[in-house]
Amino acid sequence: MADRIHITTAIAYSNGPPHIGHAYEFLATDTYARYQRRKLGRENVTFVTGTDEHGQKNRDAAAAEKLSPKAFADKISSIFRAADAELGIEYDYFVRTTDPAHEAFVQEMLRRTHERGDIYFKDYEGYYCVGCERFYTDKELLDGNVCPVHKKPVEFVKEGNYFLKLEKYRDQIRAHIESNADFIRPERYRNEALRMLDEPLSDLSISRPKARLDWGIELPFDSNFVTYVWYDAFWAYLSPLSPTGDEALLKRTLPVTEHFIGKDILKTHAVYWPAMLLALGLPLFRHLNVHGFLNFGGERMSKSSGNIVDPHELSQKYGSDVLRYFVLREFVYGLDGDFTEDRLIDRFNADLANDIGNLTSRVLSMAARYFNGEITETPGAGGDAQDAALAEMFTTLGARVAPQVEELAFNRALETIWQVLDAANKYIVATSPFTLAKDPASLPRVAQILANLVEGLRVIADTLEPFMPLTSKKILELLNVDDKMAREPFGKGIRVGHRVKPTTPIFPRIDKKARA
RNA sequence: GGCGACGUAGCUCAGUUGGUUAGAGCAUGCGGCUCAUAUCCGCAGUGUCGUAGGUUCGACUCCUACCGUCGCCA
Repeated sequence: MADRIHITTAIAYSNGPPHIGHAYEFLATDTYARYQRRKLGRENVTFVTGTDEHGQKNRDAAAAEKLSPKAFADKISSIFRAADAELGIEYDYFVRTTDPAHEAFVQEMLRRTHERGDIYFKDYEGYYCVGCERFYTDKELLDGNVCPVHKKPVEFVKEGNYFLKLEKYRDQIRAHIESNADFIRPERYRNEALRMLDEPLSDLSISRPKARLDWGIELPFDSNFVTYVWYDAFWAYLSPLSPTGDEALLKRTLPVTEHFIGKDILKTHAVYWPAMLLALGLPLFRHLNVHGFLNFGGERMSKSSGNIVDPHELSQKYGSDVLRYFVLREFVYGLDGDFTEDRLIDRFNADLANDIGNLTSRVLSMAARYFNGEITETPGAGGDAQDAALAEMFTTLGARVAPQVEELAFNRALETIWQVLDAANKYIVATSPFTLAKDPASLPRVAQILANLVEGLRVIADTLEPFMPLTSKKILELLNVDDKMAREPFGKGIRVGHRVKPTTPIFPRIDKKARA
């Protein structure tokens, strides 16, 4: 079987516009997807993102703006699409849970699960939190009637609902997590998930009576109910691939599925979602990749404290690649991080302006000054120890970055690339082409050094593509390299006779003092 | 309350299964170069490795308690 991979972000709950946390998840996932496309071929990668538009909170948010739920969802969904475009998120499918095809898919899954016997009806009464869209037991509530999450009084609700058998699958899910060490990664979240499975699970209510909430997908076996928003949303990961719910396709896809989610929705993805799949006799996904939160200046971002970082604003101000670089380089996937604009600027100056920007600039500048931009020696052919050491760095770069991306260690992957940038800067100082150039007899050596550097820059730009697609493209354009040549290994790309373009600054340094 | 994680240079962090003088980047200071975006290169550091004990020939690395921060479950 040819290697194929299916990649998803969480389907964003569309009751408000995207914030930096969404952006972080999208960027990490997009980087992973771009890497996989390069490795497996574009046709073997599917990347799904989208918006989760049903449910009571969305309906209420719409009402607050005096819009119909659908009109409100249209608005929010389009904002998310625009954010994806602005951040360079290259998805294959943008699914909306209000898409008719998705709704049909969910109904098909409900029908099959019902037929298989894992959905049953039960009269129920209890305390319900609107914000959580779930029932609470007495002992979970604070002060008898206050939701522990939202700190607001819950409603006492008496109604019949359909339930999915969760407890039935608890042992099976736990066994799967235990025997697949990296099923949930990083490990800290695996341990949390296992603890959730230590105690018996209450079956999951997967319906809401239309009398109370009609903004959802109607149950195929009872038109008095719509399905619970979470049950609906999970299927968005798969519905775009097969509107009819082709079982063979689902069985092929799930084992190569990589979910990217935030730590706040660990339980739903580690417990509910696997149970939903097992109830249909479907295999489980390959990995649940859980990331942490981005705080701001040491404090948790929240609407109430007004410290929400707007990715659109940052993108406009610094460029989407700068935002991409910062969050991927500065934060460890899986751990919480602290976001401040000050640190972003420090990273910008130290890594982007001084390192990669300046290196590109000095190399192209010398190429133009001494050889009119023409490459007159074979790149990678230099014979001395310094040349060989540099060539080794460039030749092995891709192979060293690959496992780091596979492990979601984007920060270390970028560090690896930057070590090579450092090596290139040291190589320039050690070989001093600008000094040699003063003696005409040394020009062939100068040409060789520059050829090596230009070819190295090409490899760096290519390796950087998943992380910073626009910067990669910009450098390759300056090097006058097309897509095909870009992908060649070190020493096989640029040839004698090639011409590079005059330099222009890629990342002009930001003067913090002038800004303050 | 139960379980767990973390606490290493000014800052952000690495430190593999315990073993010679504890590392990197940024920031700081000094020196060098001049192709380059006041950029680049070299050198210099500083650290009671949270606290107090314990195991060991030897612990940042294992154990216990405590302090601090945080997370999950309740």
